[in-house]
Amino acid sequence: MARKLRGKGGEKAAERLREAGLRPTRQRLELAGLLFCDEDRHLSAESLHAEAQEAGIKVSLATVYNTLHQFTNAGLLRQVVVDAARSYFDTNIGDHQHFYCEGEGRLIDIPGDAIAVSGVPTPPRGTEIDRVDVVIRLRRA
Amino acid sequence: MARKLRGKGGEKAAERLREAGLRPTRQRLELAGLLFCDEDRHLSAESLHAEAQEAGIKVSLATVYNTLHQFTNAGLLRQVVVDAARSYFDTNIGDHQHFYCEGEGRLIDIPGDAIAVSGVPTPPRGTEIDRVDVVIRLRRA
DNA sequence: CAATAGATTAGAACAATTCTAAAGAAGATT
DNA sequence: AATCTTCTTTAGAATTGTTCTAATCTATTG
Ligand SMILES: [Mn+2]
Ligand SMILES: [Mn+2]
Ligand SMILES: [Zn+2]
Ligand SMILES: [Zn+2]
Repeated sequence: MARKLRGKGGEKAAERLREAGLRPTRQRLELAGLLFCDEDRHLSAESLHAEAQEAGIKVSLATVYNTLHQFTNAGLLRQVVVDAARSYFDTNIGDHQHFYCEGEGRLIDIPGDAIAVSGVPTPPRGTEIDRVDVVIRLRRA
Repeated sequence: MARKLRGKGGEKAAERLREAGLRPTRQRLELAGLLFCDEDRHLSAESLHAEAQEAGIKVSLATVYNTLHQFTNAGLLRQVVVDAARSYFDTNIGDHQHFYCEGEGRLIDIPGDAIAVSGVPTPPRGTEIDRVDVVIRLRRA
């Protein structure tokens, strides 16, 4: 089982985790496999857990939460707040913004160089800008 | 008790609720008194409930939630999503954006005519833009 | 191989929110 | 005013997303 994750891609993923100060455990490697497989993704803890189950990966929901937060702290993921009920994690950590389909709970990336925010006032003294988030909420036409 | 809310400001507030299709009940009038008293405000259900208690207003938390949602549906309030753990309601329903102090959970208005978002791509077919939210997250300098 | 530090897990706990169903109040109809 | 109907309030239970606990397990180091 662990064997299949060694060599080639597996070892590279393991190295990536080690560099982030995280032990390359079976669960982390398998979740990383789902997360960083191909395209950029937006997913909730519950949806990743469900997907892992379907893929036959044995991992608890607590570990999914732990892993998502650890990856986020390590800069491998970023968290997106668009819905008060659920948080989303984004595999695209580059500069970009989002469309959000309220109904379906779906996020769509907008490239950071496509969109611009101008006229931001000086932040209150004692604070500085951490980041600027733009969410474009969509409804059915 | 209800007497004190009649006449002058009380009747105007009652009329406003009736126009919104809401019965001007004691709880709604008293909460409206807190919400639309003077300046624009950003508050959570819990914080409004606490404030009502301190003011000696007898109202349940369930009613605070009901009222906030009813006022929001009636267009008297708007909901702001900046923190996955808590939702905020905003008495400023005009076009504007926000600074958000992560640490303190405080929202600060940015006038809508001060800030501009350009380069928004065409939304996916079958959808249209409901609104554009900008949240500028602040950290201690 | 130990030994050790760190990771995983089931299930309990939590916080924010919503639901339920019973009692109360507002507006309409006599 | 008395009544009727509809909407509102409420306490408490329930639900949801998430975090915590503490026992077990595993990756890494010597
Ligand atoms: Mn919740
Ligand atoms: Mn929550
Ligand atoms: Zn994204
Ligand atoms: Zn505001």
